[in-house]
Amino acid sequence: MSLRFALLGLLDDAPGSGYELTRRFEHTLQRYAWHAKHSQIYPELTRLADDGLVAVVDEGARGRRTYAITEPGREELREWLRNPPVHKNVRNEEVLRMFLLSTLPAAEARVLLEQTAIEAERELAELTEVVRAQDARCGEEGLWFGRLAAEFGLRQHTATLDWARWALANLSA
Amino acid sequence: MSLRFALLGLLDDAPGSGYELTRRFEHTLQRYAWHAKHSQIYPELTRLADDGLVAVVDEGARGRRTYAITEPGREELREWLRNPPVHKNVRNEEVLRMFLLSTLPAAEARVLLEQTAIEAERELAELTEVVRAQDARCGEEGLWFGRLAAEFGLRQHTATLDWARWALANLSA
DNA sequence: CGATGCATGTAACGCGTTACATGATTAC
DNA sequence: GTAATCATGTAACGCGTTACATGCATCG
Repeated sequence: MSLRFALLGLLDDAPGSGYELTRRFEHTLQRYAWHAKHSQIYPELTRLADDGLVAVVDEGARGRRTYAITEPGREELREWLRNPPVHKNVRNEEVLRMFLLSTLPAAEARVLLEQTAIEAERELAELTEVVRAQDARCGEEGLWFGRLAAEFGLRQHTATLDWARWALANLSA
Repeated sequence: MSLRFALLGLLDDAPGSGYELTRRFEHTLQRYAWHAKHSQIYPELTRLADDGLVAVVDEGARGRRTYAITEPGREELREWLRNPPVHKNVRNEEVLRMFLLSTLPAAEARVLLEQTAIEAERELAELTEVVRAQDARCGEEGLWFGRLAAEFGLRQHTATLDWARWALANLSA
């Protein structure tokens, strides 16, 4: 069900076609929150339109249909946000791998931890750039929530990096 | 495919039946890494046995079958760990919700952020207890990797808590 | 006029959830 | 004896991925 709300969220920001929403997914939600391919997005947009939560507001070249969120769609999205689920279903292969490091000899586990640290550093460097660019344009409307997401990523990666370093420091002992 | 490796990982720690593995899932991997229900676990164990990666080592009351990992199973698990995927597929409803907070009026977003902070605090308190207990039994074999996982959770929750507080502090401004 | 990118769709298959279904053992 | 827990299974459905399939528009 989350895909619907991811799409409604993107459309709440601005109208877009299936093709464009697929790109926006890649550039915004993909990294930390959610991912979906066009083969899933197109049918879901059709269903959302059938349910009246989005509407086609423009048709352009090459059969392009631009969708916009409707008022019922906005209300549906808000309702979803107001009622978080009690049980959180986590499924993160990255973390699973970390948990199963135990099954490797220490030397190999160490290599993987080092890779984890390096990747976290790289992501941190990228995100720091993003935040710097955002802060430079400080004050613009609608920017705040992109900043919120970036800050979240920043802190998650920092935590992972620190953890990997801590693990490496304690592994040899 | 990850379910296979989650099961192999649990069995690498100790043999167990489908029922028992379901419980172990709940108590170990569920929170941060992976979750699965018995209806998925039983058929997967059958398949793993068919592939020779696990074997039935005991049959007890009520049709209970205890499985153990085999040497080919161990090798398969190690190979999986040694070859992390290039593209990481994230799907985290929690984070998606945070990203879409923008669609709510500030006052409501604030309430949700406060709830996020409270939950992170609660989880932190729980985990801190776990770690304290672990450290008390320091030196035991096999404990280190449980400690590794707990430390990871500790740092993730701390990051989330700090982020929520940062967001609240900056939201009103 | 050919390559690239825009734009949409669907069919088959696999993974995951919910619900249904059954029965043995243990503790009170 | 009856309630709780142990213990296993399967069928139907929904979500997600891969692969197949098509054609228009733009740029050079």
